[in-house]
Amino acid sequence: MSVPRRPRLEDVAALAGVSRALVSIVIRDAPGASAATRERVRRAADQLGYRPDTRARMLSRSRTRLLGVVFGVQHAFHGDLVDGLYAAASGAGYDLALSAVTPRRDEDDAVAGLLQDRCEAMILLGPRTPAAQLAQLTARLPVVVLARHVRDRAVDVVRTDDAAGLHLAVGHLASLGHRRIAHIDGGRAAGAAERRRGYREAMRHHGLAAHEQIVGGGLTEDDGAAAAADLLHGQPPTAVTVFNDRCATGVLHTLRAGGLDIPGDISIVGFDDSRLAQLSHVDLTTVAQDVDRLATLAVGRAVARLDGKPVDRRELVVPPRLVVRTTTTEAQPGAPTTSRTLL
Amino acid sequence: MSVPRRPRLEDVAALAGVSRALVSIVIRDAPGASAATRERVRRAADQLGYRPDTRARMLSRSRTRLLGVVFGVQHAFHGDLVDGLYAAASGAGYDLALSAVTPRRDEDDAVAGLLQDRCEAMILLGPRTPAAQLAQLTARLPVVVLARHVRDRAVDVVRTDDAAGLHLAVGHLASLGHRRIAHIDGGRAAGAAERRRGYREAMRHHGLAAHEQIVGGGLTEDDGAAAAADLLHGQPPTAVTVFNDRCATGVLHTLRAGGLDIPGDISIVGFDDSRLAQLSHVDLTTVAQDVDRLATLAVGRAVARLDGKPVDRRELVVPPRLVVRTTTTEAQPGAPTTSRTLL
DNA sequence: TCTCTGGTTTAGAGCGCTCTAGCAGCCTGG
DNA sequence: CCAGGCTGCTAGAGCGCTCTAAACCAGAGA
Repeated sequence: MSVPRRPRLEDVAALAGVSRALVSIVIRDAPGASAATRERVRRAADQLGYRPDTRARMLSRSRTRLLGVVFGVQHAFHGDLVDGLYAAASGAGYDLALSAVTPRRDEDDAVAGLLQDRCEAMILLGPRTPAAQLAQLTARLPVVVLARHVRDRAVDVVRTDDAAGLHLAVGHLASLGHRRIAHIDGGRAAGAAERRRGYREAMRHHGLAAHEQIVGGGLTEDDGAAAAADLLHGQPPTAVTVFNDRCATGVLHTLRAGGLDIPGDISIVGFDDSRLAQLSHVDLTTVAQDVDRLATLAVGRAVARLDGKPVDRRELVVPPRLVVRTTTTEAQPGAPTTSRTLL
Repeated sequence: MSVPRRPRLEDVAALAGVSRALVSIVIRDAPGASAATRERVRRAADQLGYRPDTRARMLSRSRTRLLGVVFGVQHAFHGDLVDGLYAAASGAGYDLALSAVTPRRDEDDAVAGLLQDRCEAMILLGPRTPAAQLAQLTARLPVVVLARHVRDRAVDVVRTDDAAGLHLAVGHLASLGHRRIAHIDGGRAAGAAERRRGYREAMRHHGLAAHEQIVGGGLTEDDGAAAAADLLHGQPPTAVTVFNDRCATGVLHTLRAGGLDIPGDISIVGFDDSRLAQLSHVDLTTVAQDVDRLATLAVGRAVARLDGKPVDRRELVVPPRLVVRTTTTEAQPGAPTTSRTLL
């Protein structure tokens, strides 16, 4: 039996009794065809179940209208961003090509995969790639770094005002009467340095410089768990701001498992407002990043570069917003919970 | 200034002083060129920084060597599977085209996106799409459903033996002396029915039919949290098997927040052994799915269909494995924790 | 009647690659 | 010396689409 080859432009043209070019015009909704012909061609296309071949289309058009996205398959927050990016891209008439960073597939692999796909620009979510390498990539195609600060002037950046986020967090805690507020940081993760800086500034601003305490953390739940264990060894603070929600949930659950009451004994503030923070059993007070705005700006910037439009500021900074849930409360007037160890 | 056009096959050919066809041969590592020429061409290609154009290559080749993957950006376990799929696909000489299901992008959107990309086959992770629709899709291209049971004989399936997994879970708990073992189910989620069935069978097998208790759950942490709240209202069981790890963590943290000791008061067994279960502060006893094997089989099946090889069994079932961590322990000899309510 | 216009349609040249046929050489054996 | 079989290479026809330039064909105006 003969395989029923997928219908081509030519088949539709033959059926409708017109030229290939005209069918192309109709399919693309391009100007230059009469209403009657349009109707006839469209009917023929439907009848054959014609669908244009993207490969051929891309080859012929100079543009692919494809935006590459590198994201961490592990990060809940990246998932949220991807959702926003899909929406923003389709709004701008672009498609997304996803490339995941997984335990066995690093950022370089992910980027290489996208380069093969001939996407026109690339959006990298919180990349760990060194700035120099990013700059080099920018020479090949427009690159937008999302959710990370990059000094190099060659690279476009869209990010949340991380420092401002920590001002919000610390301010919130200070207004609840907390003084011994610690920060569990993100180490070398994207945004960590900025948030650390914001924490320090805010503590000073509230006259709490003496209580500054930065605990080594990281970006995963396990990093948070480890940091929480550390906290319990010394004299624990009455509140902590944490690098991100993932890490914060690790802190939360570990402290609870250690017998502490959250927020009674310790208040916790996360960062991101990812899905994680919104879970009913986590219900984390956190600094929300404006996902849709970040996504829209990132796509917009990529498109602007592609269109060769002049770009005013290289770095677009989006203000964060504090979302108060149930992991923060007023500082207890009594003596703070004394030091104790886990188990 | 003129834009430096990306080098084409022709440019390399000109530089090396040979024909386009020969360059193509060398680039593809195809037979039919002398070692000396190979070397010369490769040098020319390097010099120009030549990279083949995937679009043109795909158009010209009948094959795209592209496998579409539909996954839920929210599901930690899907992330694990994607990691495995990347590895398996590259081993088989295929590339992956990811298409995410997000809150605003449903499965139909994801599938439609992939069809545009001209992938040769599709791998769907725990799809919710009705069987009839899947069968219809199969008429267009090979479809492998991963991690879900599908009755329709047209659709290829690779999945874990869900029922056996619950036999393992219940058996483990029974051997620890538990009798009142409840099951928090996954509702209409992929695999839920099978796991429910396995639970029932296992309970009967251990003479615990009288203690059967199925609690409505779901596949998210919040579903688990809600189910846990339910549990606390009646006389809580001494152990629960939970549909998946996500749901189980919801159960775990909610019960702990409710003042129960896990595993002292209630033992918990999850399903998947996703990253989530392995977190230090969760450390969940769970039924592990063999991710790499599932991924390899799924890719293998897709490739077999593409190669037109005869396929022995439509459904490939992978045995699960019990991973004992810290959320299960022996049933307490004394009276079970009495009923209490949250808060 | 002829030209001019503007909308409609088409021929045909790519886009950058793959792949089949076929053409030079050279070697072997008759 | 030539038939036959190599290996190494190339010409050229696609793959299915887009897009430019040119042809066509009314109807309007000269």
